[in-house]
Amino acid sequence: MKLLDIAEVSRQSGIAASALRFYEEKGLILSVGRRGLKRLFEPKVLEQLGLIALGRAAGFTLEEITSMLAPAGKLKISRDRLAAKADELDSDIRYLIAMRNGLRHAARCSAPSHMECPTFRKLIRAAAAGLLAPEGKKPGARRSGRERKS
Amino acid sequence: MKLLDIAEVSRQSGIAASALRFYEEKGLILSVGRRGLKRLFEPKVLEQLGLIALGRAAGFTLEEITSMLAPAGKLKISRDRLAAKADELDSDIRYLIAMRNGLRHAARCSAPSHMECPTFRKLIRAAAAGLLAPEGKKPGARRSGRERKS
DNA sequence: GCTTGACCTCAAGTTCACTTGAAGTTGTAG
DNA sequence: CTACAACTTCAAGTGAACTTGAGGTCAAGC
Repeated sequence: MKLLDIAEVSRQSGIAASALRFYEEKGLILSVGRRGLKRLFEPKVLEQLGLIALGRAAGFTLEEITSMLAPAGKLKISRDRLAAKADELDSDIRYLIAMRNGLRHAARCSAPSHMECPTFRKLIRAAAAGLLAPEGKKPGARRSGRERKS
Repeated sequence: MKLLDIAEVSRQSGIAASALRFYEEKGLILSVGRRGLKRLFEPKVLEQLGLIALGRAAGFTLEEITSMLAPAGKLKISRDRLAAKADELDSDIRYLIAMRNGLRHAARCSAPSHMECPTFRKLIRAAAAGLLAPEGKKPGARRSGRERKS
């Protein structure tokens, strides 16, 4: 089993080396040794990183993800937890669909100004209400799509 | 036309007074005078705040929203811009739906461990790819649902 | 044996949208 | 008149997830 250095892991995963170091510091991934100063990773870290990406995409924080990763690099996610997150996504999706439909309407609405369009005004009220109404959610970064420098 | 003080605006809009001051500082809203030190707002600021909430819900930053508000407190949003944001939401929605379906499956999948479920593994690959593939997006706070202290 | 460049550590900085805290001012109730 | 609650300003802090910078180390190639 050949080990990968951080540059290789970064290249194959598309995650910046600084982020990999950060993940290791946080306990999300593990390096298995050093060559000189340089970290070495097992190839399975790539699968682990995929898992982390999935967690992030689903809206879990890194801390939550950490708690789902068992020491040995395997995962221990309860099915309940997954179902709960799916429900959460469902409500996000419904909200976004309402927004999208509203925006779509406003974009092609014939009212002279948006403020005169009843659908748009309804949207505004929905948004204002949405700020308070739906079950509390933290900012959660969705689909960061970080692009790397070089 | 009776003017509202900041406490009243806060109460009616559900937005913290500190946030209202912050919005004013940023040029998103305007106070029309003072009684003593205290800011006074026109009632239409409430509609303005709804507009801001809508923009935030659609994923615009405060800066972008500022650029859509014409000086007089009316808006100047191009229909193209709305349509573009609707398209963006659409792609977000598709992505979230894929995630939700995957999570839903994993939650009731009969594989002994998630890592042995092919659907889950496919999800992981999708998430890992999603980090690089889809058109770049900034973290954007979605559905903050800030709750107020008191 | 020396240079080079890729890595290392650690602290501090970034972004966004606010919040919090300290210290000051003011209209109003008593 | 005085106390007080409710506002005010301004600076600094928050949290998430990293990035950036300064200064250091090391294996490999010439």
